[in-house]
Amino acid sequence: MNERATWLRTHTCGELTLADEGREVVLNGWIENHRDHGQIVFLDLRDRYGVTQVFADQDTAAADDGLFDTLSKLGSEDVLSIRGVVRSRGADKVNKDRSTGEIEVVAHSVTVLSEAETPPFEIVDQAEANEELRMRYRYLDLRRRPLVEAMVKRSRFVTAVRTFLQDHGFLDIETPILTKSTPEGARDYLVPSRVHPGKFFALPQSPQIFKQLCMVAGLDRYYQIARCFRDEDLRADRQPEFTQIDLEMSFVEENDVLDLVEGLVVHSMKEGFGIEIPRPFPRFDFDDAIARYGSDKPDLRFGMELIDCTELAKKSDFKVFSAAVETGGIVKGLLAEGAADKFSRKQIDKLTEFVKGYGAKGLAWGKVTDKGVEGAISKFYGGDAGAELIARMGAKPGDLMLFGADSSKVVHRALGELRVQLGEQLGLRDPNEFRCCWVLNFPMFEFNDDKGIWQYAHNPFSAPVDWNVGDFGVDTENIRSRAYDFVMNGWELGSGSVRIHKPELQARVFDFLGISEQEQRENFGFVLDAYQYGGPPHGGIAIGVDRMVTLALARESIRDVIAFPKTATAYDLMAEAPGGVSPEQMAELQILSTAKVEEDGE
RNA sequence: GGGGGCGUAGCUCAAUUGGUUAGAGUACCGGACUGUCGAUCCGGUGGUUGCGGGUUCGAGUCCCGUCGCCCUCGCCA
Repeated sequence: MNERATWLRTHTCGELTLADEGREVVLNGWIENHRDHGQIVFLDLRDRYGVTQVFADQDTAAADDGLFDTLSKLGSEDVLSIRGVVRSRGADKVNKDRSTGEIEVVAHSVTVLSEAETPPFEIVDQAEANEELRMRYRYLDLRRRPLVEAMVKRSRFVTAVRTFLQDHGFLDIETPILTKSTPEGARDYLVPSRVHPGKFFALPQSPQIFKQLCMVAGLDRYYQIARCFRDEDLRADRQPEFTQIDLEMSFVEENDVLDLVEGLVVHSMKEGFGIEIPRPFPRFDFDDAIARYGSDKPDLRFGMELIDCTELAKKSDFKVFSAAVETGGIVKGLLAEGAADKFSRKQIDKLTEFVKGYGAKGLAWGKVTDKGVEGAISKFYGGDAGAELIARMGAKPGDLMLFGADSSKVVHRALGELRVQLGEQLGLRDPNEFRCCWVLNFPMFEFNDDKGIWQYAHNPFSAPVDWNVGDFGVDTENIRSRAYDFVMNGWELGSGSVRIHKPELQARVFDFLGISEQEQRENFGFVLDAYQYGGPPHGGIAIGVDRMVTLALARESIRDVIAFPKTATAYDLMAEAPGGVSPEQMAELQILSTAKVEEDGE
């Protein structure tokens, strides 16, 4: 053997136990901590698998003259190979926080594999440095155990997904990353073509069209752990590139897809994170979800459903209520049980500001006492009216009632968000609980107020619920599509539908949306053509991996489960991407930039 | 594009109404120490207060602009 063999590890830093006592081992890893007591030294050696304590004193150093000198020079994050013997620490010295806490490795020799500069921040489990710095040095942040855990479990999760889908007859099929821009949907990331001057590829917002063409091809069951790209502004749960479990199945209806996905979710959450999820997932009609939770992604970990008080409000002396009803609006209430003394006037003002952020003009409220309603609306709800309201709300003394009065859209939006906010503030959302559900029968079309036109609400390939729907222009807002969302703990994790597989129907949808035949040809010509040659009935879904892993690990942001994330301005602080390109590169692509940039075109 | 928060030592933070030489913890460097595991003890280095301008006798602090990060509304079929 060559030199390598002398330092090559025999074990990782996470696997030695009392069972290995007396064994000669070689460990490789980074110095996490260094405790020098003069005649005796402790090192914590870290790798992906764990941390093992290394021990050295005068006696052990006898085997290697340089050992003590070397150890005294060592600093944080130096990379070492340690050769030594596993020894029991003794009962009084066990470190219970580590799997290797019962043993230590008595060092006989050490090889410095790499010396490290002092890192710009301390690599400890509880991050102290700010995220900006940690993103710039992501390779250091990734040494921290919470990040390692995220990477390990994410990998396990994705593997479980693949195993499940392979076992259910799905084929892992790659679709193009360089594809075609379409005017609909999110903004595309574009890639200029050198060979076709003036033409551009787009990065896929999802493999939607290609997976449907896989169905036309007869591949029957497709899946892909697919990277998707959307050039829109970021959020804690949104990155410009993200990962989806994308799948599509032929000769199926809703139940087939939903059943399969439930199995997939239960299996992979268990395998990846050890999380048990009860089946079946409850199913909500879109309208019911909105009516009961004010949201199309209800968090089912707590109740506090919206209570309709419109009938009561109609006859109220309270102008805010009666006026809302008279102008075609609604009045709904939220009941925060036992919360009356948890919210001061000031705190309720804050809730009012909160709902104003979602378009509400205000927030009516009352506290329930033995004597009736107290607070802002008490003037209008004394006596019988108050008793009636309390009965309608199902309230009891000590409860806080909150009301929204406005158009249906505003009330549901504001109270839906308020419900989640209250659930958080009152501690009703158990972070260890995972409640999934389906939301079905979404509106097919949405009216765009700005543009004054109807647009599709989900995606243009979703089939209408009524297969024989004649004229989309009649009662348009009540046409439902065979689309479904997969929701977990108030997060939309997946979205899919049964697709249109008949070209005439697809053409009618495009016609109704005002997409001319010419535009249809230009953007979707090959898709429309494909369906002329026999497309099977099919449907599918795409599930957000980043969001699902974030939820499972109870992290704040999807950045916490992505190895190399970008900032809120879609910038990679580590790679410094995007960056400039040379004039030669631009010239080759026959591209000029109109951007006013002072920095040199490096 | 709009709103909000933050920016002071390598890192995390402090600094009274605008007032002396901008401090602490940690990291780092040096020393001591034979059972630590956030080791401990002693000593030390370390600052363009994000950047640019303005007001003032005097600015970390006030004003204007700008840059960066985070949250959020719009946006995200």
